[in-house]
Amino acid sequence: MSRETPAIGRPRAFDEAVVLDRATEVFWRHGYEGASLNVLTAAMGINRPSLYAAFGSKEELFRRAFARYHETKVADARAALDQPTAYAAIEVFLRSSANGLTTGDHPRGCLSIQGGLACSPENTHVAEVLAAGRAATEQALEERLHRAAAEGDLPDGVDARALARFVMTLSEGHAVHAAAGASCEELQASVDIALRAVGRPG
Amino acid sequence: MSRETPAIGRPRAFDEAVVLDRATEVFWRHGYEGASLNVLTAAMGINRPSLYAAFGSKEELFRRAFARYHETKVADARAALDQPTAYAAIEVFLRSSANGLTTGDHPRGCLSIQGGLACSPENTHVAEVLAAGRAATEQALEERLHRAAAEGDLPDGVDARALARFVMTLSEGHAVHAAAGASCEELQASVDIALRAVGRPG
DNA sequence: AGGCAACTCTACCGCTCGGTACACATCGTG
DNA sequence: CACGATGTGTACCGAGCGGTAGAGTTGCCT
Repeated sequence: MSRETPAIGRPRAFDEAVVLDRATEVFWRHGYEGASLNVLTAAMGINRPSLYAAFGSKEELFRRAFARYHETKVADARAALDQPTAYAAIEVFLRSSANGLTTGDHPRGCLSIQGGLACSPENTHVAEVLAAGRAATEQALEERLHRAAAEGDLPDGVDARALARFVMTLSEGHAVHAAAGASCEELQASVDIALRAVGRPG
Repeated sequence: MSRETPAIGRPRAFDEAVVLDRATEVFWRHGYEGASLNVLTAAMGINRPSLYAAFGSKEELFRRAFARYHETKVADARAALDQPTAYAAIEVFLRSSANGLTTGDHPRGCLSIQGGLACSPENTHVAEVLAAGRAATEQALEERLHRAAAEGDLPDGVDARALARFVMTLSEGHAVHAAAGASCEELQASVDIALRAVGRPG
């Protein structure tokens, strides 16, 4: 498995985390199926056998890349849920994700969306992995809003599940817009409007 | 060419509109790159040379399919812009698109999104065609809202462009959610929330 | 009837895909 | 220093890709 240093044999000439980040960027830009092994290995700076020895297969590489993406980029947005109020949590979630979708040293948009919504028949489980990642984020949002409801932090009659879905949906739409070239300011203006639907901070 | 009946030579054994609709469904389900010629021709019920004689190339077939999609499915949602008020236009637009994304005799989601957000380097213009289609719809929404502003049908200070982008963004997010299995009712609940941001009818 | 134009069908093209065999290089250990 | 274990590099595999050649088929026109 070669996760911990083996202490015997020829040592690896690359840093696994570094090449994984480079692979992530290729998947992010071209999607799972659009990322060929030639492009991947060129960006990672290693050869195919090294890639296969370290990651097993293209799909396994993608899963690792997506997991790492989730632990870093998506976690930034999820940190918004630590805000003290539901309103603040939603606002920070939408603003920080809008920011992450359009700025920074990486492709525009979101790997969870760019990775591949539609796939050829033999790769449908890749799309499912991505959908599961998005659903997990929505679930976290929903739990945060349920807690807010229990704390009296949401107006009576607000459906936490529907509100979480609304927020997540908007964020996904922003990802689509960002990939098509929308600016951060444009997305933030959209967030301004969405927040009017959420209600005043309480 | 063969768009009008040529009156000479062997007549075509298939209806161009029918096979184009079948191709549309394959692209819709698998995306541009995920739709192989084998799957396409099998679904269309014709052989490759017939496909190439009638449509020229896979990309040209896709453009035709997308154009037809726009003239039919997207046009249904666009018809919402004929509503007498801006609020009604937005509501009907969102509700009818949510409906179209989840019901009917076709794949879930939207071809403009499923077709391919991310592509391999040689197919980037396919993604651009799809983005241009979405931008055209957003543009139509914006123009409708500008008209509403001129008619005093929108509260003062409302940014028609931002509002159009918000509505379109939500609809794109709904397309992502629909492809992942969300029900029509779930999307409609999200529309309920969004409409709170738009303001009262009037 | 005969000729020609358009369409259909089988079988193939070159290319790229994801994945791998095998020889060689580089390490720790006896 | 030889050995075994592991990583690297080249060159390759079968399969599937988008696209097409060329022979055979079916119609209208004179």
